Amino acid sequence: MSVTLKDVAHAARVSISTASRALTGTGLTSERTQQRLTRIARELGYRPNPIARGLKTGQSRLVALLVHNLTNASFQVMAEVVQARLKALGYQMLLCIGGDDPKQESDTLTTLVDHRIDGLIVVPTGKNGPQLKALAKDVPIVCLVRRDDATDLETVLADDPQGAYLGTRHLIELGHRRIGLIVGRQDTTSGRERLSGYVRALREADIAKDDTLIHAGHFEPETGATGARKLLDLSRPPSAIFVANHEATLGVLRVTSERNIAIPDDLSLLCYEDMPWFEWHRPAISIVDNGARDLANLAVDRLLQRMDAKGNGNDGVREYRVGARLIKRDSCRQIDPASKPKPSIPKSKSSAAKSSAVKPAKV
Amino acid sequence: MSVTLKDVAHAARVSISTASRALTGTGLTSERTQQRLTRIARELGYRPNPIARGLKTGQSRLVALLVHNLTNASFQVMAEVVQARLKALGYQMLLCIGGDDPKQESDTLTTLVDHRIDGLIVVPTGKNGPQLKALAKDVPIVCLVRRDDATDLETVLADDPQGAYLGTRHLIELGHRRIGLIVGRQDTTSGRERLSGYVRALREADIAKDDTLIHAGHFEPETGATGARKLLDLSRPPSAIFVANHEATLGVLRVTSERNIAIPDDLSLLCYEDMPWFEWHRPAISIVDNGARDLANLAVDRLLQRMDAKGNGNDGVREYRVGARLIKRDSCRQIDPASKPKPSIPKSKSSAAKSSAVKPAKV
DNA sequence: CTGTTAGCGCATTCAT
DNA sequence: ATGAATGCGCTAACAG
Repeated sequence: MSVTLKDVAHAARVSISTASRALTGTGLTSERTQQRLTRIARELGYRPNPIARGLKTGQSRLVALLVHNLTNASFQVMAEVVQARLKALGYQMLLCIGGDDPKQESDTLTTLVDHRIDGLIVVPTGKNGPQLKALAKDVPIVCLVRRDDATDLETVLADDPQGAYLGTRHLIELGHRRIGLIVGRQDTTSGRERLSGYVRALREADIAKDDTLIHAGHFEPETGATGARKLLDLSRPPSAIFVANHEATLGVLRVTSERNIAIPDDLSLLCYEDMPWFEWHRPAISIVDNGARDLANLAVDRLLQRMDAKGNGNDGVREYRVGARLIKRDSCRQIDPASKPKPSIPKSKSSAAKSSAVKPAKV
Repeated sequence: MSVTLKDVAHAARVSISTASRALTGTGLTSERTQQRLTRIARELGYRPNPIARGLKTGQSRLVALLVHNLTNASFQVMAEVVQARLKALGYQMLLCIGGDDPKQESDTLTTLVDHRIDGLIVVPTGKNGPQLKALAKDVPIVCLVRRDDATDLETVLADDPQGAYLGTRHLIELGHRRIGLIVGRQDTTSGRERLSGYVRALREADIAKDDTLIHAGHFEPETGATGARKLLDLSRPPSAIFVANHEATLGVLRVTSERNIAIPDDLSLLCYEDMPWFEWHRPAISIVDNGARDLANLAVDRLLQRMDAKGNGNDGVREYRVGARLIKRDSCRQIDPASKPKPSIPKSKSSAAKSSAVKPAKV
C-alpha cells in the first residue's frame, strides 16, 4: 500500500539501514548519500511509519490530554493550546474526556498507557493517586489545574488563592460587606483555595466570615441555582455574589433572571474563569481570569522538558502557579459611596494583577 | 517493562501463538486453555500492545475527528459524543483542530494517515478534495456538517435548508416582513443551504427577496457586527434578524447592546445552533437547533459501518440529513398583530420539527 | 561511512 | 488443538 523504507533503500541501491540513518538524520552518513536519500524518499513519497518506529523505540509521538469536559471554557482553551503546541512539534494529541469521574479516569489512563503515549497532561479527579503515581514511572506526567494529593507529580495550578482574594477585595473596595460565595467542592484544590482567598480578603478588611454566605458544591449549574436561592432567601441577603465555581454561573443567572433581580443594581455579580459570551452579556460580567492559556502553555513546557529529560533529574520544583487577573466589566457596582474603603485594605500590589506573572513556587 | 504475550505464554507453558489465539478469542483453542490463559493473563496484568498488534494488522484502534475549533458549541458536543462512543468500543479519539484552514487540514490529514488511523470523521474545509479522495482509498472517511464537493465521500449533514426555512417562517408568522439574514460564506454547504431555506420561506409568503437585507460572511463574530450595523443602518431596517451564522451571534449582540436596541421589543432575534448560555441569556435566545448530537451519532454510526464493511459494498447512500428543530424562547416577538399570518403560509408539517427524524437522503 | 543481523510484540501461515 | 516459523517496518548493535 504505502512506500516503505525498504522501497527507498532499494531505489537508492543502499542498505535499508543506511536509508534509515540518512533519513533520521543521525549524521552518521555522508553528506552526499544523506541528500540523495532525502531526495529519493521525497520523490517516492515515503512517509515513515510511526507504528513500526514505535514498536522499536517504545515511543508513539502521541501525547494525551485528559480533561473533565469540553463545556468548560478553560478546558476548551487548554485543548486548543495543547493541540497546537504539540502538533508544531510533530506530536498528535489524544484528547480524552473523563467527566470528573474516577472510574472513567482510571480506565482511560490504562488504555492511554497501553497506547504507549509519550506524555500525559491530566486534570486529575484526585481519586486515582496510586495509579497515577505508578504510571508516572513509565511516562512523563504533569497535572493541570488540580493537584492529586496522593502523588508528588509535577503540577501546574492557577493561583486561585490570589484570584479569589483579588476578586473578593474588589467587591469590598466597592463597598460590599455581605458577599456571598458560591464555590466548588472542598475536596478539590481550586475549591479550597478559592475559599481561602475569599476568607483572607475578608479578614484583611475586618469583615467577619459568615458561613451562611458560603455555598460549596459540585461543578454544575445546579449548584449555582441552589446556592443563589439560598443566599437570596437569607433574611439579610448579600449585596454581592462571587461565583467562584465556574460551572455554577449559569445557575446563578437563571435565578437572578427568574426573580427579576437587576445586575448590578440589585446585586453585584463577579464570576470566575472567562467565557467568550461574558463580555457580550448584558451587563457584561466582571470576572477573575484564571489564565487558562498560560496554564496550558506552562503545562506543555513542563511536559516537554520532562519528556526530554527522560527521567534524569528534575530540578526539585513540583508545583507551578500561573497568576490570576481581575477583569472589571459591568456586573459589579459601587455601593454605600459614603463609606470609603477601609484603611485596612492594602493597596493593590502591582505584581498581583499580571497574568503573565508565571512564577515557579515550591510548596 | 510491561508484561508481554511471551511472558504469559511462558507462565502457562504453552507456545506464544497458542497464547495469542486464546487471548484474542479466535475460538481455535480448547475451552480449557482459553480460560486458563485468560486467567493467567489477568493475574500477570497482561495488556496487549496496540503498537505491536498494529504493526501486524495495520490497524491502530485510533479514530480521528477533525473539526475547525472548539469554540463552536456544536463542535464541542460532537467531540464529546464521538469520544464517548468510540471509547466504548475500545477506540481512542485523536482530536485535531484545523481552524478551517486548508493548509492545516492538509498537514493534519497526512500525519493522521501516517499514524494509520482506522477511521476519520472530518469537517472539511472543502479545499482539499483531491487529497481527501485519495486518502479515502486507505481509510474509511465520513464528512460531517460540510460536504466537500470535489469528493463523493459519505457525508452527514444538518438539514439546513429546512432549518433556515423553519426559522424564517417562524419570523414571518410573527408578522415580520423585513427580515435581515446574517449567514455564512457562500462557498460552504451550510452557508448556501441556509440562504436557500430563507429564500424559500420568503417566497412562500410572497415576500420579495431584498438583497440589502442579506449579509454573508466568514464564520466569525466580526461578521455579525458588520452585518448588524449594515442592516440597522438601512433606511428601512429589518424588524427581525435571523443570525444563521452561528459564530456571528456574539458580534450581533455587541451591536444591539452598543446601540441600546431592546430585544425583542425593538428587534426580534433568531439564532442558529444552540449554546448553553442562550437559554440563560436575557432575553433567552430563540434558536434553530441543528441537532449536533444527532449529527455526531450518525457520523459515528456511518463510520463504524464503513470500518466493518472494509470497503465491501456501500449501499449507495452518500448523504444523510439530520432534522433541524425550532426552539422558541424569548427573543422574537409578534409584531403587527392586526395582520394575521398570510394564508399562503402552509401549516407546519409534523415531521419537520422532529430532531430525531434522521432520514437518509440520496441527493 | 556502510552493510549485516537481530529483534521490538504480536498475528498468522504452515506444519503437526 | 497446538507449536514452530515468518514478517509487519523500522532502529540499533555489531562488524567491517
